[in-house]
Amino acid sequence: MNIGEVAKISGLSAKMIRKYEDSGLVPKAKRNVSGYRSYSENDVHSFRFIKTARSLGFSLKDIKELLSLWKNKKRASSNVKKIAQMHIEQLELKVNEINTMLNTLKHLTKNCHGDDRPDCPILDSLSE
Amino acid sequence: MNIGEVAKISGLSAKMIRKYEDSGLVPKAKRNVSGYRSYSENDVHSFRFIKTARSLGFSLKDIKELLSLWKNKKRASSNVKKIAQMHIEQLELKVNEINTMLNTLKHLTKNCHGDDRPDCPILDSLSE
DNA sequence: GTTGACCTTCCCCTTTGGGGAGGGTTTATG
DNA sequence: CATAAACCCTCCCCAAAGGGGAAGGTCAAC
Repeated sequence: MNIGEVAKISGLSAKMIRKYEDSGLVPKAKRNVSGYRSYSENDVHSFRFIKTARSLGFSLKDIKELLSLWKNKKRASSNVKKIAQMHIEQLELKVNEINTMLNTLKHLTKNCHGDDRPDCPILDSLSE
Repeated sequence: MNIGEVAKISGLSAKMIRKYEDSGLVPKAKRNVSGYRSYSENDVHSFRFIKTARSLGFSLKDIKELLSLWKNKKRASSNVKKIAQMHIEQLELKVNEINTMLNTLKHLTKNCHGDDRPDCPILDSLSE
């Protein structure tokens, strides 16, 4: 398969697939006589793995480790779980940060007339 | 005031202050005879405004508009409110996205033994 | 044989910072 | 007075995870 087909069925873009190769996330693809990248079903499986992991917010660095554990039949599941738990912690920090922002923003916005007059508690709060 | 002092009392770094100037967020600072940037109390006020707005997650592009509205005494508060509401919507999308990830991740992690054995529902789910 | 759809590499752009080099200035200390 | 520390300046590179597009090679269909 050429890169375009792999992109279509994995849900990635050809750009991303090339970049994942450049960054060492996946091994360098074989090339056909004219220099095109050539992929197997197995490669597609890896790209789908990556796509799913990205949709769960894992970083490419994490995914590199997850791929390596996935391919290692003697892995300890504890290593996988550790990565997932660290990621969960980071996401929870992020969510808390955003929710703090949202609480403040909603409060300020609720009290803003939102009309033609210049008075605005949002600006007042920012300039305090 | 020199940039270092402004940085300290505004909570920004000197690097950021220079970058905000480069990107047109604030007007170019006056320079003293030796070429150092020289700031007034008013400038500090603007930097604090920026610092607070960043802590609420506003982008620099939004902050540029907010600053302009702040300095415009004939502004309509509706314009400020619009920016805040758009921002709230973006943050809510983000929060929903992360919460979706968290739900899946927590479910998978709960079912992973996390021991020496290789079986792992997290990897199973990623490779589906 | 030409056209259109692929593919290749290469470089730049995004966003919001941080790190550090190389060099000038000011202030404090000996 | 000389020197060192602490500032300041500009300029360039780095992060993460992509996107856009140029310039050029290849393949398939009409």
